[in-house]
Amino acid sequence: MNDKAKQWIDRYLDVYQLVTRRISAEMREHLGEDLTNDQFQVVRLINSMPQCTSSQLADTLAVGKSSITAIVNRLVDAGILYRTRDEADRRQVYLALTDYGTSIFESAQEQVRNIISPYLKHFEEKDIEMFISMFEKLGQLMQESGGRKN
Amino acid sequence: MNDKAKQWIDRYLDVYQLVTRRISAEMREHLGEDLTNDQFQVVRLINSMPQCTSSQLADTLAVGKSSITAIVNRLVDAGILYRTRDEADRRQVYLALTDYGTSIFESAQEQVRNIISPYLKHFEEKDIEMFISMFEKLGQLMQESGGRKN
DNA sequence: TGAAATAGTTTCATTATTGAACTATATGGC
DNA sequence: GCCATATAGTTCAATAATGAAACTATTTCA
Repeated sequence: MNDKAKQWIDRYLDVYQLVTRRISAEMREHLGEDLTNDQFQVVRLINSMPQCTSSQLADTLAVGKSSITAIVNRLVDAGILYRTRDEADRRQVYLALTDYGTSIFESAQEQVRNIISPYLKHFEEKDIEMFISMFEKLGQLMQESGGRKN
Repeated sequence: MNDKAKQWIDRYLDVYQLVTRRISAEMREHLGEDLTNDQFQVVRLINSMPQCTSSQLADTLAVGKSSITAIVNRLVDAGILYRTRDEADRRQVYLALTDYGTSIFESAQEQVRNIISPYLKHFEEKDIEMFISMFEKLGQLMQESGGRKN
């Protein structure tokens, strides 16, 4: 590995850590009692995936299935999610938002948008587009090479 | 907030989550028994900050000081860090790496570079430079507006 | 000198995570 | 049709990260 690559990686680690931590902190502060950070991510995914299963979540979030069971249990207890079993293949359990969960999620989503949007003003539209596109390409590469047995 | 902003934020959240989770998963897998993800971040910071204190760490990582005490305790128990008290102002405790800690950190750092570097090959140098610069600008904006009382 | 500020720790509760063992269900080869 | 294997999900025990509030020790300053 050349020095330039090392420097890029070091700079990336620095800023990735800083940005991730700050966003997490702001979300912790503004999401309040309703949802933790991780719970928001999970609820957001379930909201966007029809017929979402635990295995899909575990795969998407790159964690073990037992971790998903734990998170989902807490969200079911809180009245935010419910499980339904597939009658054709009774091994499959689908996850979905309750009405209450939907309202919690939508207000959390609003909060998160309010946290992030002020930063957009400091950038040119074309730069934002380029930044996100590159980030998405990175994400895609990671998704392709990714995978977790469990 | 306009629709374009909402879409950017949604795309950012998607890819931010994906990339963060994948990197975490890979680090978990390759850092092995030696260091957790968060521990690597903490050790990396201490390595780069002379006379590092708990308060500085808490501020940089945007968490409470009790969280730092817990992490540092585990790392001291593992023989990776040691504390020294400032004789001039005995409230201050400086954190530093032991020799063992340094060797653990350097090999972890090597692992992390190996995890990330393959992805660099898929991008143009000038694009990488631009991407990191924008990310750094975002980080800087967040740092300025940031802050946590505790 | 005494009150307020600062640095850090302790304690307790909660959440996220792993890994291994487990249950229930489905599938496919013979 | 039946058994071995695969798949989906859960349970359980252990560990780590975190916040909040109460606490100790030290310093500063009016």
